[in-house]
Amino acid sequence: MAYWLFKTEPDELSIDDLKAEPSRSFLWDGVRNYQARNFLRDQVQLGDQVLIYHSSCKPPGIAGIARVSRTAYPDPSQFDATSPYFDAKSTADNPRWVAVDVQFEQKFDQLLMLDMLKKYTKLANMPLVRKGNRLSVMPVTDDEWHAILSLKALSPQD
DNA sequence: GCCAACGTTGGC
DNA sequence: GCCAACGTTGGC
Repeated sequence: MAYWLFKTEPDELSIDDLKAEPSRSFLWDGVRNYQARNFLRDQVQLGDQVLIYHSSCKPPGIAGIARVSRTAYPDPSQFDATSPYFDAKSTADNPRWVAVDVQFEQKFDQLLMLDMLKKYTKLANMPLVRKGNRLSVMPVTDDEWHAILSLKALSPQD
């Protein structure tokens, strides 16, 4: 079992969307970066836990946890000419991009904000906190995972 | 809205 | 196979 962090723009899919339908498997599509694709295709396993990171919003941060409910399969959006994720160079015989499914597990009481995560030395090696990094699917080490969960416990409740 | 950083593309 | 140009990401 492994740990991951997936980025999402909450306008498109947020932790609240997952929470609203906790028994539903949500298609995690639109990954169009080869390094991220390779993680999805080759390493993400059923039952893996995923930190759900909200990006391009204010403030950005980790909003909760999901679980992988289906491993990699061809991302349908690559074949959909009306989708922003359409890829004319991808074929059904040899699909270029993959998706997985995720299911809600937990919403954090408080968003773990990026500016706080950046101050935490145990997380300094995460691509997430490194300037200019755009990786949208990244592995999370056991140490990082536990550090993040301990931050969650420390964050003020309301 | 700006723009730095990065990944991808394509000419050569 | 290099690398300049371009498009995108994503924090600010």
